[in-house]
Amino acid sequence: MIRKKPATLSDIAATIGVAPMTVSRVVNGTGYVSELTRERVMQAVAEMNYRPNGVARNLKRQKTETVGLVLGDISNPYSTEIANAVRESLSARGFNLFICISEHSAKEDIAAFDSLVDHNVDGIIVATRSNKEGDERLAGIADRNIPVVVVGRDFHHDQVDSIAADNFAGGFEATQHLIDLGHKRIAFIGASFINRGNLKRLQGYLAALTEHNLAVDERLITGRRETLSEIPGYSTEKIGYEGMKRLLSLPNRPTAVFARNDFTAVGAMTAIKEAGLSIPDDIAVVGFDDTPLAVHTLPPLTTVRQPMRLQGQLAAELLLKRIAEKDTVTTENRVLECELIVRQSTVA
Amino acid sequence: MIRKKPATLSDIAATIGVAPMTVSRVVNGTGYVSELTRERVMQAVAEMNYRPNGVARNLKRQKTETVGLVLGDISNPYSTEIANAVRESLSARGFNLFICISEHSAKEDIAAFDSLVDHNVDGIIVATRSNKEGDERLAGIADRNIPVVVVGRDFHHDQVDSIAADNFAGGFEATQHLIDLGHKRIAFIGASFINRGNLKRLQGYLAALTEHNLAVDERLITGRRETLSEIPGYSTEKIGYEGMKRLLSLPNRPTAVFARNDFTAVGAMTAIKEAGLSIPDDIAVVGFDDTPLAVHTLPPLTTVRQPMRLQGQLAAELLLKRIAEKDTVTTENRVLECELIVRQSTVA
DNA sequence: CTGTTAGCGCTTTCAA
DNA sequence: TTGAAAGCGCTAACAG
Repeated sequence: MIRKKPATLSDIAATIGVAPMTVSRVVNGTGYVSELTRERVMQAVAEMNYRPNGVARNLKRQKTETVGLVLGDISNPYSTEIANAVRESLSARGFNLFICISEHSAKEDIAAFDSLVDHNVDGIIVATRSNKEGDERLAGIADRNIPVVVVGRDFHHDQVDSIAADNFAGGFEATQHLIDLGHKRIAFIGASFINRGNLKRLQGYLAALTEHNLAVDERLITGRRETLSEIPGYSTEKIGYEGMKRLLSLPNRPTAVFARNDFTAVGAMTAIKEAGLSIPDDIAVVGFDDTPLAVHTLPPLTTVRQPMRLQGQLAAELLLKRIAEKDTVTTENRVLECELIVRQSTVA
Repeated sequence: MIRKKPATLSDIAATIGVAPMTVSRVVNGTGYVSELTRERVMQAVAEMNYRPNGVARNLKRQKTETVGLVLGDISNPYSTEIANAVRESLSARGFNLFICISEHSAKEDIAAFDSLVDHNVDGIIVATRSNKEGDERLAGIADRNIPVVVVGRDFHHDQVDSIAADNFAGGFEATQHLIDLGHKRIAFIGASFINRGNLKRLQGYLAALTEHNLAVDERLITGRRETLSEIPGYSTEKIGYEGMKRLLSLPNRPTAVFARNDFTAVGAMTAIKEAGLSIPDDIAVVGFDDTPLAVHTLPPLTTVRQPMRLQGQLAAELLLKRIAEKDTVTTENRVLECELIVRQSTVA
C-alpha cells in the first residue's frame, strides 16, 4: 500500500474553501471564528485525521515547550528517580520531556546534546558524568544562550546552574558512623581508579579516616581498575561481591565496609554471608542512596540517603526559571544535604 | 545580561558576504564550493558559534533521523534494558533516540505520542501498558502512516509490528518446574486484580496447574487490589514481602511460590527467611526476568529469563525497516521464547 | 469574523 | 563555483 502524506493546514483549508489562517484559528482556539465555519473546519480536521505539524509550528513560534534530559545511563535508581522527578515537575508546567542516554560515551553525550539542540528544545538538563569533549560542547551550547542545568556533577559556566547532593559529607558521615561504633579497619568498595578525585564519597571516607587519625590502607580500597575505554557506569552487585571477596582474603580483614552504593553493598553482603560471617557482628556494612532495596536486605542496610527527587525537582525548576527569564539570571549552585539512615547492618 | 539569539545561516552569509546557499553547502558538505570560500565560511561558523537549526532543516527535509520510545515507567529493568538495546541499535544506524515516560497514565501516554509526532520523529516504539484512550491515539498515528512498533504488549493494527516475550509459556514453565519437583501448593505473588486477564504470567501459572489437575486456590494468589486510579506499575519487593507474609499466615501454607518478577521474589524471600524458614526446603521460590540481582540473592534465584535486549533490538530493526520502506510492508508479530534458569532457590 | 502578507531557517531547483 | 527564487507548514500582524 502507498503511504499518503499527512494532511496540512492548507489541505483542509482548500477542501472547505477557507483561508489557512482560519483553520489555524480553529485548531488553536485563538481569535474569532463563526460557529458555522468552526464546525466545518472541525469536521474536515476529523475526517482528514489532521494534526498540526509541530516542527513548522516550532519554527514559527521559536519555542517547543520541550526540554531534554541527558542521562549517562538509565539502569540505576539515581537516574530513574531524577528522570521521574524532572518529568513530574515539567509536566505540571505543561512541558514535555525527552530523555537521551549517552552510555557514558563522550561521543554519545555530544550526539545527545546536538540532537536536542537540533530539535530546538527550550532547555537541557544534564546528568551525565563529566568528560572533556562533552563538557566543551555543552559550554558551547550554554554560550549560545540555551538554558542548561547540570545535576549530580560539576560544571563551571556562568550561565549554567548546578544541583548536587553533598556526596563528600555523606561519605564522611557514613565513615564517621562506623568509626563511632569502634571500627578501625574500614574498607571502601567500589572505587573508580580512573577519576578517583571526582568520587566525592571516597574523598569523604578518606577525610573521615584522616580526621580521626586512622591510617588509610590502600588494600582496603577496592574497585575496578578500568581502562580509559571502559568508562565506569554505575557500580554493581558484582563489583561489591568481588571486592568483598578480595577483602575477605586479606590477612587482616576489615571489620566494616562502606560501599559506594546500595547495590555494591548488597553484593558485599552476599560475599560476607557466603563466608559464614555475620553482619554486623563480624563485618558491618554501610551503603549509599537508600534505594528501595535497602529495607529488604537481611539485615536491613544502613545507608546514606541522598535527596534524589529533590535534585530532579530543583533542576526542573531552575531550568524553567532560566527559560522564562531569558535575561538577567543569577547562577545557582546548590548542594543538598544527605542523611544517614541507620539500620541493622551496622547496629544489631 | 541580554541573551543574543543564536546565529542563523543568513547571519553568517551576511557577515562574509555570500549567499546563504553557499554557507549551506559548506555546512552540509554538499556541492562545489571554492577552497577559499569554504575556509571563510568555516571560520565564520566557528567564530559565531553557529549550529544549523534542526527544526528548519527538518521542515524542509521532512525527516529527523530521530525515533521516539515511550515507556510506561523507567524504574524497572525491563524498561531500561529495552531502552538500552533500542538506543544501541539505532545509534549504529545513525538515528537518535528520544525517550518519553508516561507513568502509566493514559493522559501522559497521549502527551508523549503527541509531542513525539509534533517533533516529527521518523517513528515511534511503544512499550507502555495498553489503555483505551492511549491506544486510540496510537491507532490514529499509525493511520497517518507514521511508523509504529509496540513492545511487550498487545496492539492490533495492520500497520503496527509487535514484539513480546512469551510470558504465558514462561509462567507455564516456571510453574511446571515446581510441579515437577513435587510441589502441590504453589502460590502466585504479584497478581494485578485490575487486568488479571492481561497478566500472561499468571495465566501460564493457572494453565500449568490445570493441566496437572492441581486445584487453583484463590487464597494462594496474592496481589494488590488496586483501584482504577492507581494503575499498577512494576511489582516491587514490598509487594512480594507483604504477599508472602499473608501466605505464611495461611493455615495451610504453600510449599512453593512463583513471583511475578525477581524483585517480588526477593521480597518474598526476605519474608520467608524472617520467618525462620528455609529456601528451598520449606518453600521454593521462582522469579521472572533474570535480573542481575538473581545471582546475588541467598540462595541464588531460579527465574525465567526473557530476552529483553533482543526485544529492543528487534523493535528497533522493525521500526527502521518501516521507516526505510514507507510502502508495502508486511506486518510482523513476533513472540520470543523465555528460558527457565534453575538455581538454588528451588533445587538445593 | 475572515483573509492577505510575510517570514521563521533551511534546502531544493534552476539559472548564471 | 555561486546565487536567486521558491517553499516546507505554520502563525503573527495587520487589513478588511
